[in-house]
Amino acid sequence: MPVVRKRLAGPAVEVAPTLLNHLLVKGNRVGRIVEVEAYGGRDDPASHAYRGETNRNRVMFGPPGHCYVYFTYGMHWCTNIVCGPPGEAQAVLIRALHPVAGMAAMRAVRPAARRDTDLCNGPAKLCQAMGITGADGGTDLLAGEPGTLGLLDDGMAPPRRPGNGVRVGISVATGRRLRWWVEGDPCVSKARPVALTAS
DNA sequence: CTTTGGATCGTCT
DNA sequence: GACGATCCAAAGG
Repeated sequence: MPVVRKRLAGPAVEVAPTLLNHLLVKGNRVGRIVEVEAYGGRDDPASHAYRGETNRNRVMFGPPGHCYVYFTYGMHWCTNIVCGPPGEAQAVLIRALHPVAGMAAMRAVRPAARRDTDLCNGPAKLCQAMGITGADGGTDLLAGEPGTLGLLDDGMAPPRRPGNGVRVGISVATGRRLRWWVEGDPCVSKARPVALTAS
């Protein structure tokens, strides 16, 4: 079933954990969201939107339900789901999926993955596995267009008590516990320890 | 198993 | 000119 847009109307810190166990779909490839991070706008030094709107982050400032896809480290794509009111640039980074369907197609584009649990256990890995690139940036995930990237709710509720901890891979605002995951799922990414600085 | 360093380029300072 | 909301292969225990 489609996701009601109203459910994405709140700030990322509230929406993020509720997206756990939802499905990300593109063509025949399907993955269940098992790890997310919340990024705020002007109040979050770690957010791409912290210094205001630019060509790169423009989608973040747009309506909820669309996806913000960015390119980083000269080679990787990562996907966010925009939420909150337009103009606030709230977004939820999808950090890991548990593959549900289309694993053969995922494997074909991810030869480095030794096991199925390695196909989507990282924000750039899942983009590669799902075939998400800049061309998918700005897509309305709730439009239900066949073949395009979409967000679905198959009825599995988010965990009542998800894992929670600090965000991964950032160098500022490292003390905020804005990462949530499905406790015990083998596809949750392995976070490398990061030195704590300011909050 | 864990740790380390290199890859690689768009974006913003 | 510096630095990433990262990943992987290689080396070491």
